[in-house]
Amino acid sequence: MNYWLVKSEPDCYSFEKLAKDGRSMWDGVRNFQARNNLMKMKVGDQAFFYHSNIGKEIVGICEVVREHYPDPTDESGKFVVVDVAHVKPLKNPVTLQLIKSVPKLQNIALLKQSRLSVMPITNEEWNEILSISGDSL
DNA sequence: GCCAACGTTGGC
DNA sequence: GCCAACGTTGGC
Repeated sequence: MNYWLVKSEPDCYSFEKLAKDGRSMWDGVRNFQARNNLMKMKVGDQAFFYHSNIGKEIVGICEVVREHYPDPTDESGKFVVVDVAHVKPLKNPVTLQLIKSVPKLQNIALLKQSRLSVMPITNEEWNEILSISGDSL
């Protein structure tokens, strides 16, 4: 199983909305690197849900429930979506500011490639963030 | 609202 | 295939 981090502006689609909806199609990705990551996602992979711009924090966990298929909102036919389901909110959201201050998280893609919206997370980073948030493994 | 970072486009 | 111009993202 692999771990990921997906970003959304809460104004556009928030984790609270996902909690309410139960599951959602992750559409609108228009970046090749992000698309390539979407295409690597497998059913059962888990992802942190990060709120960009507003909040700037990891707020919860979601899970891949359907692997990539063509994005119906993309007319060029180049991009894909996956379906994700709500898993649970983090006990305490982990802010960008906090991530920047943690030595073990200095190489996280979120800091290295701030504009990428779908990125892989290592096991170590996943566990570290869970631990910081106060969630048990 | 500004600006840095960076991906994409298009002319050559 | 290079590179300048342009557009977008996202932190501040």
